[in-house]
Amino acid sequence: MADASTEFLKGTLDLMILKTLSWAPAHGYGIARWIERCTDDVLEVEEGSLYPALHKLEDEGLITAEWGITEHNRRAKFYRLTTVGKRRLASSHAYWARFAGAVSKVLETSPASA
Amino acid sequence: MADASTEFLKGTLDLMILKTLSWAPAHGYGIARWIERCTDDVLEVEEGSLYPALHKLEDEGLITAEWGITEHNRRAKFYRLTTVGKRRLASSHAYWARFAGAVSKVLETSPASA
DNA sequence: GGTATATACCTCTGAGTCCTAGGTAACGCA
DNA sequence: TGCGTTACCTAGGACTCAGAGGTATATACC
Repeated sequence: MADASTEFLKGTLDLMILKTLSWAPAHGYGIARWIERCTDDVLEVEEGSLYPALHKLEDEGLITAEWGITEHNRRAKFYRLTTVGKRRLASSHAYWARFAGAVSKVLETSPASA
Repeated sequence: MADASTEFLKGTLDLMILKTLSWAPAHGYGIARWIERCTDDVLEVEEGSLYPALHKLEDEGLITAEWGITEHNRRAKFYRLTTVGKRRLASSHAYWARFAGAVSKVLETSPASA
């Protein structure tokens, strides 16, 4: 339970990683910073969640990794979306829309419509 | 991971239970059926998730329980939102809006705005 | 040359959530 | 009597996330 800031994350981290990689290959650190910046720090991506998620997505064949050098001249593992990953992104994105819409319905439906 | 149908639920079950009870007291079975009907079965509420969640919310003092008789003339435990529960509902609802908005931003922002 | 900061990677472990699978019981109807 | 529905419950395992810790290198500053 704890505080609200981590309450709802389940599953969406994978989805956001996939989405971020759909634009261009990126390394873990960069993915985290991008998501945080993009959401004005509403979403904070912890490394203890990020790296296991990345490894899991790689094991599932949704992304592939390759060592490279960053613009800061540092060694980093660049992840790239696979074809399977693109398909998963599309289906997960669609399901997220359905899911979020359903939750909104519950949160906004008035008792009268029961 | 598994299938998409249970992918995103974390935390939102509590929120939806709280919201359902904000209209009127209800029993577990009724809450589950209402959420499913309200979302056209997009969200399926499993009993193995529902009852533990209800007990947890009760332990936290967000809802209180009382035995009664349903319209079907059966014994059932009716749950009612407490004052603390109402406050929690308000803050969780607000955070859900922030969270869902942030996820949408990631899913819809184009690479150009990076 | 030494140190701090930022960049970049990783894993272990605990806490928490959800589901599967099982069980109990009573009502109404055929 | 048996069946379907309503209504409750828990034990166990799978999984996810976060906190805390660790490694290493480039650059900037002193």
